[in-house]
Amino acid sequence: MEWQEGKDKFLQAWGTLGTSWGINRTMAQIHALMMISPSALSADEVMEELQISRGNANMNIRALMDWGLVYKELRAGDRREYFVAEKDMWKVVRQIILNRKKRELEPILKILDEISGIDENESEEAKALAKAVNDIKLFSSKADTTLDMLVKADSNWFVGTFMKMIK
Amino acid sequence: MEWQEGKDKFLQAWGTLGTSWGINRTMAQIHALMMISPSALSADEVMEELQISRGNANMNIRALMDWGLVYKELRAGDRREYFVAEKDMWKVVRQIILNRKKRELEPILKILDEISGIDENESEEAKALAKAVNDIKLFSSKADTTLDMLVKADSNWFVGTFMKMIK
DNA sequence: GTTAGGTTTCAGAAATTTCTGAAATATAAA
DNA sequence: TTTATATTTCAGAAATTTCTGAAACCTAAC
Repeated sequence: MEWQEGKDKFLQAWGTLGTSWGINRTMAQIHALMMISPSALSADEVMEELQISRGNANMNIRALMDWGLVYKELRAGDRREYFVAEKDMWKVVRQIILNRKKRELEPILKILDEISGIDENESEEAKALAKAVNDIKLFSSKADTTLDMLVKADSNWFVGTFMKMIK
Repeated sequence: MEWQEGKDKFLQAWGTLGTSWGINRTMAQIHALMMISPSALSADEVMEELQISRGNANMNIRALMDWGLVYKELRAGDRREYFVAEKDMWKVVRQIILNRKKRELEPILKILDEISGIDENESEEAKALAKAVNDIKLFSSKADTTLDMLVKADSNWFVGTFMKMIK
C-alpha cells in the first residue's frame, strides 16, 4: 500500500471513530494527522491537508489542547505556532478518560446525590426511582474509583496486571 | 424532594449523558424511564410521558432492544407490547461495552490491519504512519482482550478484583 | 505609532441528525 | 372475510451541530 493511500484511510477511520465517541470528525482527524506527522504542524498545514477553513482549524486545535492531546511548539525566529500530538497511546487514552470523567461522570454523580434525597415512602414509583438512583450511584462511584486508579497507574502496570488476570 | 421533580431531573440527566456518549437524547431518556418504572411500559405510555411522536418512540425502543438494553414483555389478553429495561447496572454497562466493541473497535482494527501493509522504507512520513498504526494496533488489541475479559467476568469478580488492587 | 504577520472570534450558512405524522403494514378478534 | 387495533416505515420538517470566511484582535518588528 502507498503512503498516501494509507494516510487517507487512517485519517478517515480515525475521524469516523471520533464521531461515534462524541468527538467531531474534524477534531479527530486533526489529531490523527498530528499523530502520524514526524514534525510539528502549523495551522496552515492542517488547513491545507484537511481542506478546512482557518476558523475550523483554529477551534479544533484549541479544543485538542484543552483535552491535553496536543501541545504547542514554538520555533525560534518564527512567529507561527506549531503543534504536536501526544503520540503515546496510553497517555492519549488516559487524557480522554480523565477529561470525560470530569465532564460527564462527576456532573451526573452530583445530580444523583440531589435526587437521592427523595421520599421513598411516597409511592411505588418513588421507591423504584430511589432504587435506580442508588444502584447507579453505587456503580458510578466504583467506576469513578477504578478510573482514578487506572489513570494513576502507568501503562505497564496496567497491562501487566491485566495479563496476570487473563493468565 | 418530590417524586415528580426527582424523576424529571433523572430523565434530563440521563438524556444529557447519553448525548455525550453517542446515544441520542430520546433513546437514553426512554431507557431511563423504563429503568425507574416498576412495571413494563407500552409505546403509548412512553409517548405520553416524554411527549414524543409514535415514530420516534418506536424507532428508539427498537434500537434499545437491538442493544440488548430493553426487552419485550407480552401480557395475556392484551395485544399491545410492553417493554422493560435491564435494571442491573452491571449488565447494562456490559451490553454497552459489547455493542460498542463490536461496532467500533473491531472495524478500526480491520482497517489498521490493512494499513499496516504499508512500505515503511518509502519515506520518513511513511515510517511515522507505520509506527502510529502499529502502536494503536498493539494498544487496541490489548483493549479488546481486556474488554472481552471484563464482559465475561461477573460484577462481583470485577469489583472484588479491583478492590484488591486498590487495597 | 505604524505595519505586517499571525491568531481568535462569531454570525450566518451548510451539513448532519433527529423527529413527526400519516400512510402502509400486520394481525387478533369478530 | 372484515373490522379494529397495534406496529413499522419513511419523506419531509425541525433541531442541532459543525464549518466558513471575514472582521477584530494581538503583538513583534520596524
